[in-house]
Amino acid sequence: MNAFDLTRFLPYQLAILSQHVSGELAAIYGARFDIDVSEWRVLAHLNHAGAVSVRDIHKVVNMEKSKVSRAASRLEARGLLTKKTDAKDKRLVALALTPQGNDLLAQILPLAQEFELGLIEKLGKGRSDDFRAAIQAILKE
Amino acid sequence: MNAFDLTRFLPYQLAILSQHVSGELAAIYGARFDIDVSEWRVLAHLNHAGAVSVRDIHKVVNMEKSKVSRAASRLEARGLLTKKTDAKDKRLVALALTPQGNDLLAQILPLAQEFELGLIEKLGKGRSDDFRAAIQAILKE
DNA sequence: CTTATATCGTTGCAAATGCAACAATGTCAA
DNA sequence: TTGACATTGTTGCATTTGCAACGATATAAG
Repeated sequence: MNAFDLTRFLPYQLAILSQHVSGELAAIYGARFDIDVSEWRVLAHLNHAGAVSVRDIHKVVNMEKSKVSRAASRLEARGLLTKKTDAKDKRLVALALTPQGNDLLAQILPLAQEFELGLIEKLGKGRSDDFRAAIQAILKE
Repeated sequence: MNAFDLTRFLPYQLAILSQHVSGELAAIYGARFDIDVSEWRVLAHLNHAGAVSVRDIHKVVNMEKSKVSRAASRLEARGLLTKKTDAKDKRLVALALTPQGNDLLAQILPLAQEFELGLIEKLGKGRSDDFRAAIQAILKE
């Protein structure tokens, strides 16, 4: 009989951790603003970088381009962002926040940052840098 | 303009990390044994604990009971485990590995453990305990 | 016993997902 | 310029997913 224990297996623990953290965070912005994870990522990336194509988000934010496309369509339907064809390269769609989108984001961001602070406190203040370094070490190819 | 950067946001990084690690691992057992994550978790938990109900896996392994049920059915169809009604409580289904299931697991487990070792090496040997402690600190209640 | 309530595993169904195909557009070499 | 090939974003489609409802069984109260 092998001593293998799934609950102590690092890939499993990471999956549980991610699921737990994402779930808690999604409960915060989901309940108040009716936003799902895909939409949150699109909005958050738009805050960071002015006008952006679907491809950019697809690459930077690790989402299938169809998922980005559909999330953007939903956000457009709600008046939170605009989609317009890029003038220089007509294949590209330039996504940009509307004033309403900016307002919504201005409400969500403080909650998200507060949540992140809560995580860091759980780690113990000194250890969060090590934790981030560990994450990057694993992702480093 | 807010300085928020999604790619430095801890919940996002955890999601990326989990996705990356799970994907790499799934590529190992998926390609060779045609097993998905749900099936892997069911098999792995059966190795750890002899005969087990769907509910047990549902609770211990963080999977929807319908997902457990369907994964178990697929594994049963492939002859990797058996489902039989528990004699004491006929509501329960006792899942147990067949010899073929055991053989398969005996092939996968070393690969999984090797993969986990690779992760730990990336962290730098001394730091893996801190990393595990950090994960538990966040998951704590 | 009878009745009400809880638990277990499966299934139906609507929604979400990933992937491939596609039209539109761009690039580059000849 | 033309023609071959690449890229972008959307959509169709088959599969997967989560949730609720269900039948079957168990438990507890009266």
